Amino acid sequence: MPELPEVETIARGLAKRISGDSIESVWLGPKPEPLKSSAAEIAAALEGRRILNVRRVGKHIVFDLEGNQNGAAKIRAQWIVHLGMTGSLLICPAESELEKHTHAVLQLASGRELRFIDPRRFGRLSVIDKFEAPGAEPLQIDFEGFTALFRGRKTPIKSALLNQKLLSGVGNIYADEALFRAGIRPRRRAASLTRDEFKRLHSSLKRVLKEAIRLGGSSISDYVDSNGEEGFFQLKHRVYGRDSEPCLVCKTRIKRIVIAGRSSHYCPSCQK
DNA sequence: ACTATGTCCTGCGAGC
DNA sequence: TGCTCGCAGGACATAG
Repeated sequence: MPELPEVETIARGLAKRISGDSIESVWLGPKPEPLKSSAAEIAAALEGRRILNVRRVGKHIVFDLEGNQNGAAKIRAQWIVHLGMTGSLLICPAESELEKHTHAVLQLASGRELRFIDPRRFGRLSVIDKFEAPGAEPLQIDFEGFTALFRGRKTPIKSALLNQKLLSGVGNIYADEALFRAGIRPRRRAASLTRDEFKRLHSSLKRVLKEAIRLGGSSISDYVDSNGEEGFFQLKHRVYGRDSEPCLVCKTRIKRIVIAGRSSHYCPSCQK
């Protein structure tokens, strides 16, 4: 569910509120294990650890944990959370009632709890030494690097933007919004874009992501950050979720098509 | 190697 | 009111 701006908002909120806190004990939910590592592995790696920092990498939330002093060597660890479509991480008072679909609860030394809730169970938890995303960060990559990602690709530009091995963090909403702002149709073959079009796409993607971060992400259906607060970027959507509504620029009806199984929205007149 | 398609899940709103 | 259908912010495996 959450894309780069939502994950960034969640990670910043968590960093502010739980950095320095320690994980006293871990409860992992029953049978449907939404986990990549085994439950025992995760619990063992988390219990007793102090959280140094929380940050975003692509659509992943990375918890940097303090190394355990184990003889001479410090064992470092990172707890990685991917929220899938419907995952959320909430900081709650320990006494507050457990929400349905709660799959993990971390008791913190401060007396609060960090809870992982995920109705559709597409989310994943894992523990590794050093996490690295395969794709480039869209807010970091320069123009030459950006165009190089798409060289020789016949897939629609929309699909290429969603490919996490190329770019980390772009999802369905921001791909559609960036393509609209760049004036490019989602079905265009990636390699067919001109240099000028890549220029527009590169800058509109960054602009859209930055503005969305500023507004705390897009709240559609159930997205909330770690404080349970909603974002406001959905108010700025120009095409996403606006099927058949008039284009805000030219009044043409926004079209909805399916590309690689994902709904895609565009203005047939503004986008070429 | 690259691309398109199906699958994993639950919940919600639309339409009958 | 209650049912069924289609759809949902993601990522993988598989087949071609």
